[in-house]
Amino acid sequence: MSANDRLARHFEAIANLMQLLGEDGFRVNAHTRAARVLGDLSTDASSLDRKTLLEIEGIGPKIADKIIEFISSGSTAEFADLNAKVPPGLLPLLEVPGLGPKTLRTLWTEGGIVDEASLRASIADGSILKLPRMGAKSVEKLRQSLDFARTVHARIRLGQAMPIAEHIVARMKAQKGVVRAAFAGSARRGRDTVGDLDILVSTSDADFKNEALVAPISALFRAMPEVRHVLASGDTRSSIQFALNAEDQRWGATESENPDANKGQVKGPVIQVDLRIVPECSFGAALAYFTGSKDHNVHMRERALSMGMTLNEYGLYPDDSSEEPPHKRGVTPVAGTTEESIFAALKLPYIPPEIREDHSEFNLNATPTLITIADIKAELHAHTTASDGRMSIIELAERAKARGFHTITVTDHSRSSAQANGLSIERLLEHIDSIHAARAQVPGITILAGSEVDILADGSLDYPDEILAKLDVVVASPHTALSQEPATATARLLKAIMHPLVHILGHPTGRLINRRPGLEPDMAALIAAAKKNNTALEINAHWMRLDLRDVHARATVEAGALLSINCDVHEAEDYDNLKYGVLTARRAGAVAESVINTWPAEKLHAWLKTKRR
DNA sequence: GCCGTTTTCGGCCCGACTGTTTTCAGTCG
Repeated sequence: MSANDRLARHFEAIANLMQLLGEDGFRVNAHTRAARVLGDLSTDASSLDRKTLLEIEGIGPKIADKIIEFISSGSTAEFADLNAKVPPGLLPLLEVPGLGPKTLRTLWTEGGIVDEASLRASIADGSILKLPRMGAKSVEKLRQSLDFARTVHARIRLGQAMPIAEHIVARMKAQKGVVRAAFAGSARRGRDTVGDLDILVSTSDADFKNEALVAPISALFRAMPEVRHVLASGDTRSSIQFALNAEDQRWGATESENPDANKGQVKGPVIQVDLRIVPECSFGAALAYFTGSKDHNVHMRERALSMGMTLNEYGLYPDDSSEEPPHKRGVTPVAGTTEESIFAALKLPYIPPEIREDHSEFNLNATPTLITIADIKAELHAHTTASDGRMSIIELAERAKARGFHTITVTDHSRSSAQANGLSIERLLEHIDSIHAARAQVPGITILAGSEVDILADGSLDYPDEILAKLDVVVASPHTALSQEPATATARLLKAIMHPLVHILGHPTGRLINRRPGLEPDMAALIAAAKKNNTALEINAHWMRLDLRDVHARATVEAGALLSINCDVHEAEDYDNLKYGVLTARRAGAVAESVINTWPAEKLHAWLKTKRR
C-alpha cells in the first residue's frame, strides 16, 4: 500500500472513530475529506513539506501537522486517543449497510454492544428491541444486512461492470415510453472499479405524471432474468442485485472472488444496480446528479447557492428559500433538460464526467479537449501465437488495420516468461523475419517488430542490447518479483526507463485490480526519469490492469511526460479494451498530443527511431 | 477542522426513503 493510501486509511479511521464518539459532524467531514484528497493525490504526500500540504484544498494547519506526524512516526497521538475509547470490534460494524454511526453509537452506549458477536446475541435474545428506535422491522433488516454485508461492498472492475450497464441501458431503451436511458455513477466517470451501477431512464413529461405508464418500466427492470435479489421497489426508483457472468477470463477474473457470496439468496458474484426514472425535463439534472462524484456535486450545489439558485436532481431553480422543494411547487427551472444547460447556467464550461472529482475542474475556463478513442491510431503492445497470444501476425495486423490504425507492433514475450512461452533469442530472430515477411501480405498498415521484454528483478533486461537494437519497438515490463520493497522496485524500474533502447515502460506496477497490489515505486521519480529519457509510460488498457492507474497517469500528464495507451492484445476482443485505457487517460486530463498512440505515422516512427541511433 | 466575489467567524448540499414516531431521526446516494 502506498503512503497516500495509508494516510487515507488513517484519516478515514479517525473520522469513523470520531463519529462513534459522537463528535461534531463537521470535524468528521473535514477528516473524511482529507482522507479522500490524500488517497487521490497524484504525488507522494510523504515527499511534501508543510507549506505544500497547506496548498492542497481541504488540508488546513491541523491536518497538515497530523500528516507530518503520521509520516514520521507511522501513527498519530489523536488516533491513539480515539482508538483507546472505542471497542475494537465496533469499527467494522460501520460497514454493515443501513447501520450508521448514530445507531451504532446508541447500540454501544445504551445496549452494551461492542462487536458483531454481541450484536447478533442481542438480536437473538430480543434485548436489542428495548433500545431507542429499534422496532421489529429495523431489527429484521439489520439481521439480514449482517448476512449480506460481506457480499455487497466488494467493488467490481470497470470492464465487468460497464458491459452490464450498457446491456441494461439497451433493454430499458427498448421499453415502451422510455425517451432516454443512460448509465451514470462511477462507471460513467471511468473509475477502475465501481461499487454499484446507476441507471437513469426518462419518460416524456406528460407520461411521467401517469403512474400506469411509469410503473411497468420499473417492473421490467426488476424482472430481468439476471436479478438475484430485489432490494427496493418503487415506481420511480428500484434497487436490485444483478448476477455477474462468471465467464472464463484470462485471469479467471470472477472465479471465487466472493467466497461468502453463496450464502443466503445470492449465488455467485453480484453487483447492485439502482434505477431512477425521471421526466424528460429533468434528465440532464438527474444525469449530472447521479454521475457525481459526491464532492463534485456538493461543489456544484454550493456554487448554485452562491449565485442565488438551488440545484437538485430535478433541475436548477431560482432560490426562493421556501421550505418545500421547488420541483414539488411547480417552479419553472432555470435549467435541467441537459447537463450542458446546467453548466452554462452556472457559468461553467461543460465538464466531462471523467474529471468530475472536485480536484481542479472548477478552475477551467473552457472544456478541455480530452483524448478520445478516435484519436488512437496505433497499438504498440500486442502478442501473437509465437508466445501467449491467440492470433497470427497477419490476423493481428488485419484487425488493427480494420480499426483504422496506421501501425501495429508485434511484441511477444521475452525468454524469461516461460509460462507465456517467451521467445529464445533464436526464436526471436526468426520471429523478426516472419514479421518482416508479413508486411507484404497486409498492405496499408505498418507492422513493426518488437518485444515485451521482461524487466528482471535487478532491473536488467531479458535480452542483450545487441538483440534489442534489432527491434523497432521495445516495451519493457515487470512480470515477476512484484512484491519487492518500494526502494528496490524504484531502482529496478528506473534502470529500465533510462535504458537507451527502451521505448515504453509496460504496465509499470504489474498490479491486477482486486487481485494483487503490484509494485509501489516512487512514481514521481519514475515520471521525472521518463520525461528526461524520452520514455513513454504505458496505460495498459486491460480492465484487470489499468496500469498506470488514473492518479499516476495524471501526474505523468502534469509533468509533461509521454503516455502510451495499449491494449496488450492477446486475442481479437482485447482491442475492445481500448475504451477503458482512454477513460483512464481522460481521468488524468490527457489530451491526444501527450499520448504517442495518437501521433501520425511519420511522427511516431521518427520518435521510435530516436532510440535506435 | 476548513474556508472566504457577503465572511478571519460562522457558516458548512439536497432529497427520498424507512421506520419509528405523533413531528422526526437516521441512512443513503
